Amino acid sequence: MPNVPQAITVQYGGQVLDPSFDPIAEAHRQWSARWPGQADHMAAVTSVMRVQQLLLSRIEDTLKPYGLTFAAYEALRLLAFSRRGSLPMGKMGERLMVHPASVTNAITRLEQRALVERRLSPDDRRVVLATITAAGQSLVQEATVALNQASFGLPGLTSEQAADVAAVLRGVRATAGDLPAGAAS
Amino acid sequence: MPNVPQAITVQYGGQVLDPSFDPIAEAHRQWSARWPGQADHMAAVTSVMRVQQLLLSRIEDTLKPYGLTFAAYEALRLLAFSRRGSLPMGKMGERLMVHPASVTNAITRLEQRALVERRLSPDDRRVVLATITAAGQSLVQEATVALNQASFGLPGLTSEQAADVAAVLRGVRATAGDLPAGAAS
DNA sequence: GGCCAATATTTGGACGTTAAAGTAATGTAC
DNA sequence: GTACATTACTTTAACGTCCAAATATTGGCC
Repeated sequence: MPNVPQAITVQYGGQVLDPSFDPIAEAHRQWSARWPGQADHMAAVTSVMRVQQLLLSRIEDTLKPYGLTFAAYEALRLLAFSRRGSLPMGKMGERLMVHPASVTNAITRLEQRALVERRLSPDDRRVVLATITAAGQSLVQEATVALNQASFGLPGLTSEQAADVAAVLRGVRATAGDLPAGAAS
Repeated sequence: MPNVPQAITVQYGGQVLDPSFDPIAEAHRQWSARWPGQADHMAAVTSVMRVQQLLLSRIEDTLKPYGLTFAAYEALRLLAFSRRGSLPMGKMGERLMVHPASVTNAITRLEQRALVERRLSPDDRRVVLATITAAGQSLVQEATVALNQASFGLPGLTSEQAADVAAVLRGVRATAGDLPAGAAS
């Protein structure tokens, strides 16, 4: 039996989603009926969570051929950008804005694949310097090309639109105290 | 020795962040110098990741007194909104936009705390109905009041600003094919 | 020199997510 | 009525995040 006007479906999260229904819009309706003053805040937060999930999924698809997760990619990229190709673990946590334990975790995995090496700092023996290897350099270079070609999961947006997204979210970060004191608005 | 003009610090991720430095702005600079065409896309994506992290952190702080994570709260809230206080596991995954395994995980934990019960559907014995208990109802009610009072982690934003955030991200969702076909822009 | 608070990293535990594989139950087709 | 594909849920495994509690090393301070 041929399938009549079958609805187009969006794949995500291991299931097929009903394209005629938007869970976020539905939640906003529910909220408006009970706590109207906070409905927009709820929708904003839920939207951030959803978009994060979508983008992460697309990015990890792009990185999969290189055997990298997004977290691993970011760590590698940070090291590749650094002058000497190495940084203290703690510094990496600050730059990547993640917990020190997350850095330990990521570097351990990268080290097992010989993309990064751990070295003790000669200046301060408490410090561990993560150092990118030649293999790491070339892998991150390839992965970066792929991500750029995929526009980081946002191929449908122009640079202006992408800049808008960043600008609006910069406003959110500002109200959350996440920006330097004298940051331009 | 009294501390002279000490920089104000933002706590996050288990460490103190340098307030005079914005990692996202720095990454944008690095990108502009090498792949200028994609710098805004990169910054947009990184901003989404960062804001998601900030909001999740604030929300979970708010929920902590109730012993709920955000994932647990969302599952409970969804059931509380439903007509009969119960939904099939699969339906919950669709509405929450998460993988079925995540639902199994969340419901198992809620069930152990007697906030939810599992019942086999009388109609289809493959189906498991998650049902919110009276205890679950009152807990989610309290938690919702707390989240609304905290404006879902966005107390600094007006409703209009929050609506802007949601609108901009709705645009992103649209280009990603995450919205119903005939969704109003 | 010796004590002690701060700093840097790791370890272990709790949860979240996904993908892939396994187990039932349903339903359809022959 | 019997085989087979589909559907629903759970299980397992790999990673990610975080926090809190070790472990080392440094660096004042007396």
